[in-house]
Amino acid sequence: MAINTIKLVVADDHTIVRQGLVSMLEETGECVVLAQAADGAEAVELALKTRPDVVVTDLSMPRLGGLEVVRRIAEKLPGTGTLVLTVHEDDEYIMPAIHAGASGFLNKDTSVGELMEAIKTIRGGERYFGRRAAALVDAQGSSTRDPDADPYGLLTGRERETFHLVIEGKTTREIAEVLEINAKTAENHRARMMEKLGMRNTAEVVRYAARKGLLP
Amino acid sequence: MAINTIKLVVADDHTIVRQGLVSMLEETGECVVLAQAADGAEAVELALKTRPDVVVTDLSMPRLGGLEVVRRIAEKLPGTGTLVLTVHEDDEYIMPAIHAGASGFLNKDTSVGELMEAIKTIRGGERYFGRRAAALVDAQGSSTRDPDADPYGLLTGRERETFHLVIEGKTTREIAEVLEINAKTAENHRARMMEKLGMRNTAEVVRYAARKGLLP
DNA sequence: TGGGCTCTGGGGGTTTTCCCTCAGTTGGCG
DNA sequence: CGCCAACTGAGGGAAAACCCCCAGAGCCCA
Repeated sequence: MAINTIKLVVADDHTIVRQGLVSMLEETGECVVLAQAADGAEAVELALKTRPDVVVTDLSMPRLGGLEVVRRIAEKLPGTGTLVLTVHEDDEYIMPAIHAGASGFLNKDTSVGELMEAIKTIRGGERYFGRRAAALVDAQGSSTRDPDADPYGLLTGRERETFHLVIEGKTTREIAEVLEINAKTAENHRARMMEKLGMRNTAEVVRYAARKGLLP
Repeated sequence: MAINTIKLVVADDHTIVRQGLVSMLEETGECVVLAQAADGAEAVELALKTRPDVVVTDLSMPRLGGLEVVRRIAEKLPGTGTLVLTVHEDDEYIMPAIHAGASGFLNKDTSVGELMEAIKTIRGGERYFGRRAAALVDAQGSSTRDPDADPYGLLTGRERETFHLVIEGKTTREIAEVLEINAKTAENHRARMMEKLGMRNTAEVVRYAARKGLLP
């Protein structure tokens, strides 16, 4: 392996898409795919094991969505970049991905050249976003917290933790136990979380999470 | 080119997916991709020009959808097979594709081996369908009740309706209004539905629905 | 230093969910 | 015919969720 070969982990639940990506990437001779994952949980697991330079991941996957993959990789493997590939043309997933700590964001409708450019840029420690995402990023500087983007970004730490426990099916009491706080406090976090997200019951919260690819 | 190399045209609007497919298919050494199309109209045009053995096409594309591509190829190039690739797990596109004259139907979440198997089968003049499609073709009208398989199949009509309303975020009272029954009855349907699915709260129900791809 | 935000905890209430029970009606089927 | 399954309705209770409110502690920052 050449010294500067880029080490990758590729995650996509669609075998054909994933395999196609792998063939294409390895064909360039500039990367090697250390592992392939068919869902988010596997992606995180394999990334932790193989420690690639970049994790290329789809957004919507079973078990663990792409955003959550990005979040966990960013947390546990600071040296590993994450490139989100998506079929969604709309912008609604861009800001959440950026907030989650993604190193790059590309639509699947981009050229192979641009994909490699993105991967190389990310391996170099920089970030790379497609045209659309770049525009969004510029438009609001690098400030996190954007009221207009995604209400998820409005959540405080505790509210976000509560959110994730709720969508795992935990009750308020169980959430309190996990967070080691009073049930009443957990209830407050839950209520404020729901108010910020504009949700009126648990079903809507989980639906929202599903749409955002946040479901574990 | 070997005498029995399979000639293909590949159509998918997502460049990366399409390019990946091409890389992967050519890597097998058993096929050659004569042309790539980024939309349905281009696919038909290129197929007419290059006369491949098989056209591999995505379902959702700009200008001309995959079904229409299948229809036109079937009409104008009887000697050319069409293999529909889709990301949709649900069955709703299978029967239309079959009726349109598709030679094969595969979910993108299948192995490369199966893809090649399908392409070879189609080149041989036969048809090839994935498991789901095959089941549909076989058991055209037989009931989908299978107690051992998926608890969802255990649900009665009302329970199933209740289930879908629950995952839309409806409360029991709202469900009762939609179904025009007493709230207490809706509550009963809801309870039995949850018991059959083995779910203990609404969040788990919606999660289950998300996993099954049943979310609206 | 004073405001603003988060986290914490709680009071007190209504609504909804969850869980058990029972029972009448209907319609299909052997 | 009798049996069974599904649908319907209901009683009653425990738990959870939902929705107001308030207030102190700690922290950061203008």
